Amino acid sequence: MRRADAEQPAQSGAEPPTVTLEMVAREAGVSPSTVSRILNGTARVRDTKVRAVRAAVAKLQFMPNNAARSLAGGRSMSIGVVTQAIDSPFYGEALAAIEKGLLRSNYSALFVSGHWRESDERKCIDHLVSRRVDGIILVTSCLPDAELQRLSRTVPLILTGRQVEGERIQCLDADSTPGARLATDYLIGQGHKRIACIGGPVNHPDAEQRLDGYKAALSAARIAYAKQLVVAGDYSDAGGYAAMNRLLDAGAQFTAVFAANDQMAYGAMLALHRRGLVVPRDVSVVGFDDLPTSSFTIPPLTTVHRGIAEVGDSAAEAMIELVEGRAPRVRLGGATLAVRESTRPLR
Amino acid sequence: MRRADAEQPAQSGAEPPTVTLEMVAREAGVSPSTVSRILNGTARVRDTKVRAVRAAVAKLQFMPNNAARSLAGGRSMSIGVVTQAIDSPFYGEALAAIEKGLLRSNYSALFVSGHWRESDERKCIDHLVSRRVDGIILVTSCLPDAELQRLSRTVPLILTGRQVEGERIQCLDADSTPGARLATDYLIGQGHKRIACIGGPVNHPDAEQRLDGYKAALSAARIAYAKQLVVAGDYSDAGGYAAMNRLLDAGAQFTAVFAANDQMAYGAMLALHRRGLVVPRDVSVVGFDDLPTSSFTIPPLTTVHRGIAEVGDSAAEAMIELVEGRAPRVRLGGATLAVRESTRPLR
DNA sequence: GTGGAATTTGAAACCGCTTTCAAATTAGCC
DNA sequence: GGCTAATTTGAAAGCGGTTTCAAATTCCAC
Repeated sequence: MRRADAEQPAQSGAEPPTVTLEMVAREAGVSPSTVSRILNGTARVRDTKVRAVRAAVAKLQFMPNNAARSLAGGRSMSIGVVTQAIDSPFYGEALAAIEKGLLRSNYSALFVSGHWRESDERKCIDHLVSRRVDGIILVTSCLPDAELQRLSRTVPLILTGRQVEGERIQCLDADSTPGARLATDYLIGQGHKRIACIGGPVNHPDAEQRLDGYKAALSAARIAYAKQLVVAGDYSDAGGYAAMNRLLDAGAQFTAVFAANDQMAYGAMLALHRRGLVVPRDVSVVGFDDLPTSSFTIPPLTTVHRGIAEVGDSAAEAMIELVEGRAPRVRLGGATLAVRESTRPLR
Repeated sequence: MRRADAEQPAQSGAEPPTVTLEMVAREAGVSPSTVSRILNGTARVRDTKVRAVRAAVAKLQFMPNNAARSLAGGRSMSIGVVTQAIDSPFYGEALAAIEKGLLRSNYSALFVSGHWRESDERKCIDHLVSRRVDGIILVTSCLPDAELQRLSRTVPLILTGRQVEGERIQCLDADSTPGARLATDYLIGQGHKRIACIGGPVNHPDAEQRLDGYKAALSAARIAYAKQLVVAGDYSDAGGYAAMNRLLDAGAQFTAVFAANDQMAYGAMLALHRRGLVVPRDVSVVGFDDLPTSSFTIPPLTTVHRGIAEVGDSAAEAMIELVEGRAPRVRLGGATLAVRESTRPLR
């Protein structure tokens, strides 16, 4: 009776009485078990009853209570999604795809952000676990491998952007090395020899891959790696701006820059602009990620395209396969270069 | 016993046995009710027991099951958040703020996107309702007033960007008119007389406010409203690009443009650039929203700043007040103009 | 028709937590 | 120390579903 004591005895609002499965059963003249079976397709049921129940559901506008369902059934039909910053355009695109993919199978997504801090991320994950999510998708996690492996004993995991072994861990390791290589190769192919690099946060696996690709391209072209041409950023516009200024202030000589992500490329281009340097006339710039906005920067940015949406899509799909007990088969397209107007051949 | 039949009889993974409140009670030598009371602070409890229970919780690593909790308690501790596109930078910022605000009070957010389609939005909302969210925050909804009012009888609502009456509806109506007025006034103050306007989607309340502000400024300055200087966009970069091209193709004469949002301003600037027109030398451009990236466009964009994050913040706060039964007091700062480098005085 | 296998059903036992209600303690006071 | 009033506690009844288990039907071949 707890529920019945409406705060306002006989007020206007009149809390709509919650329709329960039992009411549907009564209305349709069958038992609750039967209704449940029909709703979930868990067993064959006489056709006449199916119809009666469907009618009752429609008439009463029945909506199963998810809490009850997940308590009884052991599954919450929701998936946790951990990102570092829900408001970055990069994650936005991935999240949109994940949301869509999950919703299609009637799962809902719980998005939380770790803000690149281990402690925050841990807190988020605890939150998700206590909500009994059926699985967690980690779009770039900051946590150490061992911790993720431990976590995977509680709940199945999908990881993007890194490779961790584990029974219930599935990695969508979109290795960034080839993409970075592609970008740098392109610059080299255009005749550039002094190519600067604005890298991601040091120690981050993905950032390291991007740097590796850059180095690999250089060495394949027998161009010496010059430490003074490489500077670390933090994946933000402001970081790219600052990084470019550091490069310029140090008097570094270069005709092209490879930025480890588009946002830093934006910042770098602005820094260049402020010094009166014109892209691509004086300096060619290549980014990484191909954010939607990158087609609209001035000039439009040449950048590595990897279908972020596609990654999100696969993550969602793989997660569903995983929780439904099937073996996820993951396919991920390779990276391509979207050549636009921020680069030009040298000479 | 349903649960006990592990799929893999005696496999490695060994599903960690779920710790229940009852186990904690046994461990601490008290009754489940007492544990519940301590965890929720619902009643005074002898201090020795409190300590014993805390110890047991820590030892067993107990995490309350949210489904059970919400089933028994009637509250799910989660809030639905409806946006139109989770991947737009505009929403991203708002969502980040909402997430943070809710998490602080231990609520979790369920984000869903309506994609500017009524049917999609309706589907999302049904989803949220069946998950028994304690409230729904609608960041710009497409649904008609009446429908929202009906919905509010089921669950309390917070609306941003519009004004709807209702017992359990709270509006954070950040009227956009003054902001648009501010932007246009500024342009006029700089000596511009022929000011074009790239509006939002027609029929959208918020878009209309932005147009109204533009018109108001014009008429206050006794500048005739010229229909051929106004064109509708769709709040996207591509839309702004196309809109500017339409303006230019029609031979419209103007020295400044007010774009109803930053993304359209980006597109417009690119279209200008492609025609060899330089911002702000040939045309001044003002945007609306002040997205994080707007400080890094070339040139950095002069735009109306309204603290999107602040709106998200207030929304979260108001929602919590609402569901906890207090009267939400909403404060919203006004709009300011972030003057940057995309505008210049005429003459 | 009839007997037995195959299907369809419903009753009842949970899932893990909150809350009521009454019993058991403890406190307060003469 | 004894009696009542105020606290602190535990037993038990839900919350709204799912699933087991056995009873009730239906089916089929003889």
